[in-house]
Amino acid sequence: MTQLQRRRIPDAAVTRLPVYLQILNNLHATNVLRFSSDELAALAGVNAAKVRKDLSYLGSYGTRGVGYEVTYLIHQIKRELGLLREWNVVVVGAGNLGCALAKFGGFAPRGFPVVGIVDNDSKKIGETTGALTIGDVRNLGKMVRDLNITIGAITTSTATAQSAVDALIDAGVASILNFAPIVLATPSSVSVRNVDLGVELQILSYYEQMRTDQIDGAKSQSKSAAVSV
Amino acid sequence: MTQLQRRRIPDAAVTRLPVYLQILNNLHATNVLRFSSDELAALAGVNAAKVRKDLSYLGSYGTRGVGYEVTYLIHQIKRELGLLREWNVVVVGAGNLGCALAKFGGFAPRGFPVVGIVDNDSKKIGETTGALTIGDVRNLGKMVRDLNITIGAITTSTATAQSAVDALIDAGVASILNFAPIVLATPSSVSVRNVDLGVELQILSYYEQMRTDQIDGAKSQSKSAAVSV
DNA sequence: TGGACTTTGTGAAATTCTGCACGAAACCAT
DNA sequence: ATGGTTTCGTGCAGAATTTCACAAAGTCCA
Repeated sequence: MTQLQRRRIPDAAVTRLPVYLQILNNLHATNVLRFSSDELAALAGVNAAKVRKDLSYLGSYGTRGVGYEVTYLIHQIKRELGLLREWNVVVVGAGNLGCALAKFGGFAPRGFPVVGIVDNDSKKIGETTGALTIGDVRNLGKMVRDLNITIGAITTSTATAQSAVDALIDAGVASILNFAPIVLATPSSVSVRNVDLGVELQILSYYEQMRTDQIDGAKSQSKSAAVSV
Repeated sequence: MTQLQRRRIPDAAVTRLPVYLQILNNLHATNVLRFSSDELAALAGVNAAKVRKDLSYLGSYGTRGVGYEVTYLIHQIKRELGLLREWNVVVVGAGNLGCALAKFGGFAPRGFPVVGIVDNDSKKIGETTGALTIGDVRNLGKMVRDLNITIGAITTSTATAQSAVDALIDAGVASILNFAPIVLATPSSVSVRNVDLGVELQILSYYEQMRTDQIDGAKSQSKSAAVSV
């Protein structure tokens, strides 16, 4: 009973919490102390009731008639998302994108330091990129253990992406950020987030075509298509 | 009545069609002629019934007892997504990412040629990156008209992203691929797709923490968390 | 031809997500 | 104090999405 059972937050809400956090960090940077669900909703481009419901999954941290405290809410969202600690990242695939991620300093300050990069090409192994030396993908297991890595970013070619994810899973990594334009086969205990610009462009293409057709195609009455996120 | 009214495809299905298309292109490349919804479902990591329902939005293009024809389905998905034509892209923001996108040759073959890149920094304007010369963001309107641009990619700093999108919308661009970690304010007639690695990592963090808590936190019986897409 | 088998297409149920509406709780001014 | 105002938290209904389950429609082979 006293056992604090972690609430299970709906997936849809989980994807919005990082967005709220981003906005709250901005508010904090501009010395805003408090905000209402209406204000955050406007900034996030969503419904105010949705904001309140999403935040309520964290607990009852608002004050009726007043709103929410920026710094307190930032802390609560971070706690819930697991951002009070760091999660070490390894990049698999030392091509253009992989090296760019390794050099890019933007992840460490947000709690996701890139602590390793590996490749399967013996010509690349041993070279340095940024502050890191490219390791051998065959040593991934040891690297994951030694460096306490929990997240793997796959930046290999499409052809090697599946073996890359297999190696990561073998090494005990269960969170994958996949940049290869392919659907990875993974056990359901593994989380995968795909980043595929081609897919994003094609989705835009669909809605763009809808609009074009509507304008060209006479006066067929239908709602305009809009997407966000 | 004979008027072919464009079917409205549910948003959730629209986001999956590009994934199916990717897979079908791979099947085509390996000389596979036909596939069943079960096979595609396995490759896409989704439910077979969902595949059939998604494909049914395109029309009844399967054959019972047989399956779907790869090349025919590829054509139908392309038609529905508006990929039978090219959509020209302009990159706004000639920083590291913007220039990388301009140089990266991977979009043109998929139907999204990057035909322009602009910046607001007079020091950058006039320089060349890849095959393109960096233009002045103030000429965006003319550029969009002259080059028939329909999609804008925002690769500016967070601080200038909103003015960048305002400029794009002014210029008549209604499809935005946003790389800045900020929620853009846009009219509902504009489509926005956000690509934010920080958000993706934070979502992974949540599910990673769930797993960690479960292992650490004794034997509380609850289902394992899994995400895809 | 006919019967066994396969796989689609789709109603309908189940689940998840969204948004409204309103009571509850806090602040404020007098 | 007290009434007015603000804003949270949430029950509930409706919308969207997912999944099941099965009839329909085709293939295959003897």
